[in-house]
Amino acid sequence: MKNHHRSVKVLRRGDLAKLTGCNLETIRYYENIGVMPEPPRSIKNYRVYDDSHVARLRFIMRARELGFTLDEVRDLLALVDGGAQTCGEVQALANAHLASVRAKIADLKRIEHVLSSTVAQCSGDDVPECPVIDALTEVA
Amino acid sequence: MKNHHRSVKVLRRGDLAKLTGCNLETIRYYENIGVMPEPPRSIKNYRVYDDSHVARLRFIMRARELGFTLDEVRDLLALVDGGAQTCGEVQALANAHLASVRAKIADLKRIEHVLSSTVAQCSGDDVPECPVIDALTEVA
DNA sequence: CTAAGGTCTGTAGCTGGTACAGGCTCAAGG
DNA sequence: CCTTGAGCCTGTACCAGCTACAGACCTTAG
Repeated sequence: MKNHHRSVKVLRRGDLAKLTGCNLETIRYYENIGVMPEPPRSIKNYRVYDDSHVARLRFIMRARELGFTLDEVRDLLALVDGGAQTCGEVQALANAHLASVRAKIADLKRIEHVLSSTVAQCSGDDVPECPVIDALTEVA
Repeated sequence: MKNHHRSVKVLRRGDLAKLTGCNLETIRYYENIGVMPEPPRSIKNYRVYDDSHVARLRFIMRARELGFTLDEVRDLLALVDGGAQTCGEVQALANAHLASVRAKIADLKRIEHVLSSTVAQCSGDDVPECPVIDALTEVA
C-alpha cells in the first residue's frame, strides 16, 4: 500500500479537477470569486481538498450546465449554506432563471426564422445578387 | 439656415450614433477592431462621417442583431467590399451561422426542459426539501 | 466671456473562464 | 546523490463585445 503513512489520501487541486472534470485553473478562479471556499493549505502551501469540496464543485458545475450565471450560483449556494433554504426560495430563483432561458430561446428562434427564410431565397449561384446581403443592406 | 456656411452638414460621431442608435463608444470600438473604416478627420481631429458610414454601421448592426459574431461580420464585409461577392459565398456563411444558432437553441431547449420539469416538482413551501437542490446535489 | 456640451485619447471594467511565466516542491529513476 | 519531470504556487494577460470614465481639448449658445 502506497499511502500507508497517512490514513486518508488528501486531494490536491489536480485531483479535484480529475474527479469533477473541471478545468484546473477554473477551480482557482471559483475560489477567487468566492463560489468555492478557500481550502486549508498543507505545510508547503498546497490547497487541500476533501469530499465536501468535491460535492460543492459538482453542485456548481451542474448549476452552470443548467445555464445559471455565477451570480445565480452564488445565490443558490448562499441559501444552501444558510442551512435554512426553503423550497419556495429556491423555486423563485429557478423560475427567474427559467424565464431568462425562455427569453433567450425566443430571441434565437426569431433570429433562426429570419435567417432561414432569407437563406431559403438564395440562388446559391455565382451571382452578386443575394437576399442575405439585401436584408442586411435594406434601406429601413 | 443654420449651416449656410457649409454646403453639407458633416456627421460627427455623436450624429452617427443618433442616426443609427449605436452606442457612441461602440463606434470607436468598431473602428479599432477594423469593422468600421477609419473616417477622415476634421482640422481639429474630429472624425467626419458621411452616408456611406451610416450604411456601413447599419449593416453591421443588422448582422449583429441576427447573431453574427464580429468575425463573421468581418467576413461578410470582406465579401461585400471585394465587390465580387457571390450569393453562394454569402449563403455559405449564413448557413454556417444558422447552424450555430440552431445548436444554441437545442442547448437551451434541453436546459429549459430539465429546469421546468424539476421546478414543476417543487412544493414551493417553507420546507428545506427541494427538488431543484436535489437535482444539483445528486450523487451521480 | 463663460458655461455646457461635444469630442479626443487611453485605459479599466464586465462575464466566465483559459493560459501562460517564473518559481517551488516532490517523487522516482539512474 | 542528482536529475528530471510532474505538480503546485502566484500573478497576470487574453478572448468577445462592448461600456464607461478620466482628463484634455474644442465648439457653441447665451
